[in-house]
Amino acid sequence: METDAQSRENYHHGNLPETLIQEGAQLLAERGIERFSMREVARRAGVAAAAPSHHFGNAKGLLTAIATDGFQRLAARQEAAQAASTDREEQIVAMCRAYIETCAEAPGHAAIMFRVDLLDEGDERFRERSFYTFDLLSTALRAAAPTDVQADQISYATKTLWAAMHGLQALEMIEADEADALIRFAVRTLIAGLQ
Amino acid sequence: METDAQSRENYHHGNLPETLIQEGAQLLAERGIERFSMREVARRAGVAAAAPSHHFGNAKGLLTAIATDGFQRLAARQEAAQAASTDREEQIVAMCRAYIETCAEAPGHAAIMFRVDLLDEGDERFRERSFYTFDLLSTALRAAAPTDVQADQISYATKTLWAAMHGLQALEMIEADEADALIRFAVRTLIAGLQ
DNA sequence: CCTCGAATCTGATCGTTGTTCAGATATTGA
DNA sequence: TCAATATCTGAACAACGATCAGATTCGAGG
Repeated sequence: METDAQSRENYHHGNLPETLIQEGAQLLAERGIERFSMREVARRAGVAAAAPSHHFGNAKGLLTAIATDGFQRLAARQEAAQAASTDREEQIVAMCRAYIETCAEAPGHAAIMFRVDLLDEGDERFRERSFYTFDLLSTALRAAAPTDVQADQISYATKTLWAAMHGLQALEMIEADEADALIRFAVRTLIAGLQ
Repeated sequence: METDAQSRENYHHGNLPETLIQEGAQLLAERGIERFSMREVARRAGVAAAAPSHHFGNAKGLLTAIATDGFQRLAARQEAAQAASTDREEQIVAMCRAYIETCAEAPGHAAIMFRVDLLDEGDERFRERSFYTFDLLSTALRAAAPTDVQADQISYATKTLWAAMHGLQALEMIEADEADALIRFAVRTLIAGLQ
C-alpha cells in the first residue's frame, strides 16, 4: 500500500522520532526551556499530544534525545577543529571555539545539553556521546603537555577548561569581539600550568 | 488588637515574603527546579495559592528573590574567606572554596542563582548583589597580579576562574576528595598566567 | 477610641500542561 | 491473505501559574 500524504498525516507519520527531535530543538531555541512544551512539539509535528510518549516515554526522554544529538554535533565539530591544525595549542583553541560556536549555532540543543537535572543520565547513548566530547579535549591536552606530567594534572586542566567553556557560555559572559582573546588566554594559561 | 495564632493563620501571615523565600529554597533543595511549584510553596507557608503573587508578582519574582538571597550569602562567605588570610593566592583559593561550599550548603539557592533564564535580570537588588560577588573576585585577582598587568588580562582571568567554578559546580564535576587540589590548580595556574 | 484608606490574603476560575489508557489504524512478514 | 506488531488518536485526569473581585486586617490621623 502506498503511503500518500493524506494517510501519512493521520497515521504513521513516517519518521516521527526524528521530527520530534528537530521540532523540539527548534522550540527550545525559540522559547527556552522554561516555556518548552511537549504538547507544542506534538502540535508542530502534526500529531496528537500523546504520540511523543510512544517514542520517548516522557519529556525527559525527548530532551535527552535532543541533548544526545547536540553532543554528536559537538563531537563532529571538535574533530574537524582538531584536524585543521598540527599545532597542539592551536588544536585546543579550535576545539574550544567549536564548543562556543556549536552552542551559538544550535541554541536549542545547547539550552539543555548540560542541564543534568532535566536529562536521563542513565541513557546509554547520551553517556557515550557526552563522555566522548570530554575525552577528545582530555586527549588533546595530554598530547600538548610534557610526557612526564601526571594524570591528575591533566585531569585538573581538562576539567577546568571544560567547566570554564561551559560557564562562559551558560552565563553569557563571552562576547563575540573578545571571544578569541579570552579562549586563547584560558588555553595558553592552562597548558602553561602543565609544564 | 493582639494577633493570636488563629488570626495569623488566616489573614496577615506576618512575614510572608521571608517565609516564602525560605520555603521556596527548601522546596528547590528537595525537588530541584523542574519540580518546583509555586502552589506547593504557598501550601507549605500555609497561605492560599494566590498569596505569593501579591509580594513577588509571579514565579520569576520569587525565584529572583531566592537567588538574591543566595548571592548575599555568597558575598558574606567570600568576604570572610578573604579576611582569613594575608596571602593573595590563598585568599583567592579560599574565595573559590567559599563558592563551592555555599552551593553545597544552600543547594536550593544554588539551583537557580545562575539560571539567568528563570530570573528577572532587570531586578535592581539582584544585579547589585550578583555583580558584587563577581567584583570581589576580580579585585582579589588584580591585587594578586603584578601592577603592570593590563585590565583586559585581569578580566580574562576573572571570567575564566568564575566560569570554571560555576561549571565545576553545575556539572557536578567536583568531588569532595579532590576539590581542594582542583581549585588550587586552577587558581595557581591562572594567577601564573598573569605574570 | 474611632474611622477609613491601604495593605494583605482568600476563593473561585481560566487556560494550559504532562501523562495515562483503551482503542483505532497502518505496516510487516509469513 | 491475514494475523502480529508498530504506531497513533482521543478522551480523561490531576496539577499548574495566573488573574480578579471581594473579604479581612492593619495603621495613621482625627
